[in-house]
Amino acid sequence: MLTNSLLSNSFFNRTNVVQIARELLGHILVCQNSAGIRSSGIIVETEAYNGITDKASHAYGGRHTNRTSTLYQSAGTSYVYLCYGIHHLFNIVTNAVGIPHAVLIRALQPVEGIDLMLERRNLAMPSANLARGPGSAAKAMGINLKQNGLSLSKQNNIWIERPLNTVDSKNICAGPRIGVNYAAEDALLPYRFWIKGNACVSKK
DNA sequence: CATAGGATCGCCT
DNA sequence: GGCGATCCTATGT
Repeated sequence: MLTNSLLSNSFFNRTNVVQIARELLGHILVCQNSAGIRSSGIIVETEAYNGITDKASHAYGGRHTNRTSTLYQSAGTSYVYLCYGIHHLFNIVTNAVGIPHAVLIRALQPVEGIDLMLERRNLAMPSANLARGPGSAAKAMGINLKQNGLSLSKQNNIWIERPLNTVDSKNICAGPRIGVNYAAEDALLPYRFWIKGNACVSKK
């Protein structure tokens, strides 16, 4: 079987988080459970959170708390937090240590471990919404607060692989982020990216 | 210590 | 399209 190459942390250690969010489309998120079984999915939707100047970011204004401390860690660190008391949202930290940039993974197109995903989601049949939406994507992959602060790597059983075929730029769409109306003018920034026409993207 | 609210989802109408 | 679920986090006293 053809193996994809691992995405190294240097991919994430760059200054332009918006560009990274865009480039992540088409990459494969892989999680391995304790039995060594892989769950994976193609990243079809992302959002960029641009650190201390971004009103939608948890780190806006340099906010530094227990929760947000993960955002200030090194590029390629997993930032997981609980939203609405129910949903675990999975992000990847980017840029240098001390700069709290992150990319939110909003939706996946399931590839491997679909039976496991169905079990985790409590669903009987596969459908486009198996990992559609950030809460559902994390749940399908078995991601929870235990993964917060981990460096993406095979050692930690969670990593990103390069795609065999990259996404053509004409198939990438951009628009405002979801659920960040409180961020005033920053809510309008086109920091959300998705693969055009993909059924596993969360919204039109 | 107490409390309000959140980068959502799925069920109900 | 409206709304309840459900609990961590941040903030204020």
